[in-house]
Amino acid sequence: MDLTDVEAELKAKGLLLTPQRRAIVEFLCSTHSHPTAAQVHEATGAGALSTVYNTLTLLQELGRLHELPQPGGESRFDPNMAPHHHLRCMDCSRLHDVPMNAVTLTTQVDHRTARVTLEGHCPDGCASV
Amino acid sequence: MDLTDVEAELKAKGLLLTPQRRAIVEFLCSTHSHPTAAQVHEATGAGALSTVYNTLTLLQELGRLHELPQPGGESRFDPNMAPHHHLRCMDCSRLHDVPMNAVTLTTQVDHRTARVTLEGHCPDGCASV
DNA sequence: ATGCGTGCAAATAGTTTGCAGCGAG
DNA sequence: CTCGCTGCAAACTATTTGCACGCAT
Repeated sequence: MDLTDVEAELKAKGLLLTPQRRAIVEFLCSTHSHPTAAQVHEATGAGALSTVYNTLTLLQELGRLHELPQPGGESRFDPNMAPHHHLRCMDCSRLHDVPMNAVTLTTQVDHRTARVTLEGHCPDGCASV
Repeated sequence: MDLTDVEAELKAKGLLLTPQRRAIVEFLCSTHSHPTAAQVHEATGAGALSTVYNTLTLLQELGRLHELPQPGGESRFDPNMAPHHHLRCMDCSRLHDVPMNAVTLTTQVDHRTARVTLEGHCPDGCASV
């Protein structure tokens, strides 16, 4: 995710880089976590929550962001577009990136599978239960 | 999931096998799918939706059922308590069982991982898009 | 009579949508 | 002026909770 790229693409499509959108993109550039919409909203102070949703949806359409809908809770958003898997902590619900080569699938199943979510526990033992 | 077992355990705990509970357990015994609460409700006609939720929660407490919360939608319920993974179809959202040995994890990650969800497509090509 | 269970209705959480008004080109 | 964008509020979906009544023991 690169602010200059996003700005250029928006301009090319006749769209605006408003202060709200700028703040959201800058925040996403600056974090390696997988924030929820509410966390983006709080971190940026970017106006209304619905504006945050609008912007996150827009960034997905631009292919700058993946939405990661979470079981039983808020979606999380991942600005890392490189192919990778995720580990979701069953204690604290946070996501961790998992490299592609950490998971091997049998050939009967792998060609139909795009992404994998592991359900387990934080590598660090997860303080925030 | 076995109706006789459930009945015995309920009795032993001073709980009742009401008609609603019986219908829900029988339906779950008879299916290999991973129904949502609404599907259980519709299939059994078992009174109120909240009763279905109550019963499904009870069956989880008895260790007869796994809840499988789904990204962005309704939870699905799995009466198959044998350890296995799942493949979720990104087109139709249905779940398929995946044998444990279809997935291999590196040692850095496997000891913290209980279950795995693959995101891909139905084996049969998935008619119901 | 005791108390579990049902089922209605209301509350809740996360997200989406409709719409009036503002502001940039 | 035109059109995109914001932000409020209302709608919506899935789920949970409170409570009064009913039935089994």
